Amino acid sequence: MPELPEVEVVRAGLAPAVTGALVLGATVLDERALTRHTGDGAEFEARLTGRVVLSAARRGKFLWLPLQPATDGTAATDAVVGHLGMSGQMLLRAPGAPMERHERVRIDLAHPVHGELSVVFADQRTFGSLAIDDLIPTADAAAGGQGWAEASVPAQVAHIARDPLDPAFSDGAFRRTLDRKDSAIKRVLLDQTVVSGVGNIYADESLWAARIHPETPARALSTRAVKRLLAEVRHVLEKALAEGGTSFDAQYVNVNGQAGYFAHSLNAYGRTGEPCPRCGRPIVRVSFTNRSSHFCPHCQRMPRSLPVTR
DNA sequence: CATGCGTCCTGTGGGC
DNA sequence: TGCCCACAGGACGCAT
Repeated sequence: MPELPEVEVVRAGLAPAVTGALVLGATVLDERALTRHTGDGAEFEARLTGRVVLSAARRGKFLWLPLQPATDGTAATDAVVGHLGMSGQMLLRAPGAPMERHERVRIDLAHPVHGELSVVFADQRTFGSLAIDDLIPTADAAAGGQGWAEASVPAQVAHIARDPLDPAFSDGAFRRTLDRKDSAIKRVLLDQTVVSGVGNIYADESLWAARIHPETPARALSTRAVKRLLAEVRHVLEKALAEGGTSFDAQYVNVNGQAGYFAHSLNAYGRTGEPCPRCGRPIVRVSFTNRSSHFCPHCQRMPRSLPVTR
């Protein structure tokens, strides 16, 4: 589901509620929610109880809650990692609140200022999951991600590239990677080891804005086109974030269960047959890589010839 | 090594 | 009305 803007909305909502809070207990209702965790539900609950949450962090579509080390004075060494998958939600609830539909895990917290509250992980399709994972140093020694100034990331997030809104994202490295890719640019945008946070909606929206055909081989893009694309990716992600993310239904909501407004701003995604806002010709939908791509065949043309070398 | 496909789930909406 | 298929915002493992 959720792509960077939706996940960032969740992170920003969690941060003030969980930072500094003590874990009173955890309840795993469905162990399928722990597919990223090495132990079982009871082990997860026991290992989390009594710990203090230091922050709410994010890189791309991954979230994590760094935990205070048992012996203080040192850097954090582990965290609760979460991925929302296609349908995951993180909801803030009052203590003892009734069980949510599709509730998988509940974490009960005591915050020094806000008092007791619960973080509920609900997930219809169970593609999302939580885990307790070790923090390891970042390869570039920069901060781990949004909301986490220490130079560490959960081990299972280490292979995820920085996202385009991360100050440590390297535009030059991104451009050089594209030069080596024969794959369609859309596929590369969805490859979280190249650039993280972009999913099917924002890939289509960014390519529409940059006037690039989704099946253009990545290496066929000029340096100028790559710069334009990166600028549009950032613009789309920031605008969506400012509007609270994209919600087509009640599935994609913030920690208080509220929907975002960006669906009204979509130019290509989900607008099959509707007029392109730029040229008026119909948006088409094609299927490749087992996913839908929406674009304007008039505004987004394939390059006539591919550069032999750049 | 890089690339592309199938698979893990539940639910909804449209067509017949 | 009811049934069945297609499709849904993701990521990973495995085959080629």
